[in-house]
Amino acid sequence: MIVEAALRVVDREGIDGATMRRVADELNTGAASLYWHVRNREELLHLMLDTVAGEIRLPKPDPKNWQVQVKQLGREMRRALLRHKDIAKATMGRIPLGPNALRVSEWTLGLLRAAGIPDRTAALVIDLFALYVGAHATEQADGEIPMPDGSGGSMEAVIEMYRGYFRSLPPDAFPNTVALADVLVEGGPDERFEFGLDLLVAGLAATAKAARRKH
Amino acid sequence: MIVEAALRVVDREGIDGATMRRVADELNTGAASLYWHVRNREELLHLMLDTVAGEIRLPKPDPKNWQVQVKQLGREMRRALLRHKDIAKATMGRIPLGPNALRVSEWTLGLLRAAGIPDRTAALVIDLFALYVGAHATEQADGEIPMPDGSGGSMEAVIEMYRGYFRSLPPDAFPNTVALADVLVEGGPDERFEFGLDLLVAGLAATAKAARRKH
DNA sequence: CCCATTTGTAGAACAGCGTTCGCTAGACGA
DNA sequence: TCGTCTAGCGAACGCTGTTCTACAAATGGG
Repeated sequence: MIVEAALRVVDREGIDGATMRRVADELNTGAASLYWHVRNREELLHLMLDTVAGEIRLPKPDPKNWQVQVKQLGREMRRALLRHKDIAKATMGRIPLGPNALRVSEWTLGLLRAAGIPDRTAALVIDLFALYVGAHATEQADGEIPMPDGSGGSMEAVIEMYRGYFRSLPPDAFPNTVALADVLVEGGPDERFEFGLDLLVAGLAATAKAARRKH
Repeated sequence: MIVEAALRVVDREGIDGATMRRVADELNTGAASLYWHVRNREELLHLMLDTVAGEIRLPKPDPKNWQVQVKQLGREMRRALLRHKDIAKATMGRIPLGPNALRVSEWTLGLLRAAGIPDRTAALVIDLFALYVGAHATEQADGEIPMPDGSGGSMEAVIEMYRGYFRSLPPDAFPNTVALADVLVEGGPDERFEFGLDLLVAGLAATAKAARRKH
């Protein structure tokens, strides 16, 4: 109940807006009352993250198509995170191990092992995968983007400012940056996410093949 | 001057301890005085990050050995971040584009382009790379690790608790997690970082080769 | 039936945060 | 000497997570 209320606040005002007082307001109660059900805000964050992990749909494992399924899992994780504004911020530096998160990693371990990927590699890769999806979703968190001069702006405004900035640089000191000014700011979050996904899976496939050749 | 003082505070007390009042104390002045030199804390964070980026040493680009050099860059970035406690936290969600950060991306762009990697790929990969290193260093940030129950503990204590937790799970519902309990918690931060580095570079090499075959 | 224990709700307060306002100086050129 | 610019800073505002203490309602056993 309290976790659902907290998530509702996050959906509306973002993770930083989900203060103890605001969550309490959502329940028409006082902030101090929350501490009866929850040790502190940290625990509430973990509970929220596990609830989000529960929204991740897992297909029946198909080891022959493990590369496709791993990518699908990545998209599904990202979707679950982005559905709740910038809750991805909360994943950074936290290791969620609630029942729902556990269910996801169990599924992934099973898929990778059945695909013939070494245990050690599988263990390392599930962490790496969560790291990537969480970090990417954090970066993409909509809303104000903090700029170097301390101000903030929308995604589009920031991109346009950066394009001009790149172009205005001295070409002798930054030849590549100037030359690629347009390329550097082009490509939306979806495309960038898919790129990282492809890279990870390609790398995993390459090392897996190398490991299999060894035995 | 003010940036150096802020970094000194971060080294001592971590990024969350680097409040405006504490930084001001470090300079034997008042918190309000900082706002004469800096628009807000956000700008100070950007300045600190760029200073850290200035500590990254870049070798002469050697396109023939680009895979080795990309990995070396990753290690160097990580080293620079970890030298300042948990300052990596501040990289998340921020796009640092100060002169020092720009110098690093310019160097990387030059290396990748000379190695025959397509412009678009190079542009995407430098972001991905910064994302990975920043996220990993954030995860590894020493000090207290927030636990699911809201408490915190040292790295070793948390690992040991998780190992026992994995082992205690019902084996019929979580066969892989139980079976790999030891493997899941084994491997230090260095090894995990190298694993991700290998994966990324392997994936990049694979897609670069595929792109080259196309033309 | 009554009383003690548990379960739960809150107001008030504490220490700390980023930031702003308004008031001081000192330096510097005209 | 008079303004103007640079710089510093105490006090305050509104916010934060958290704790303390008091209070009410329900629950269960003798």
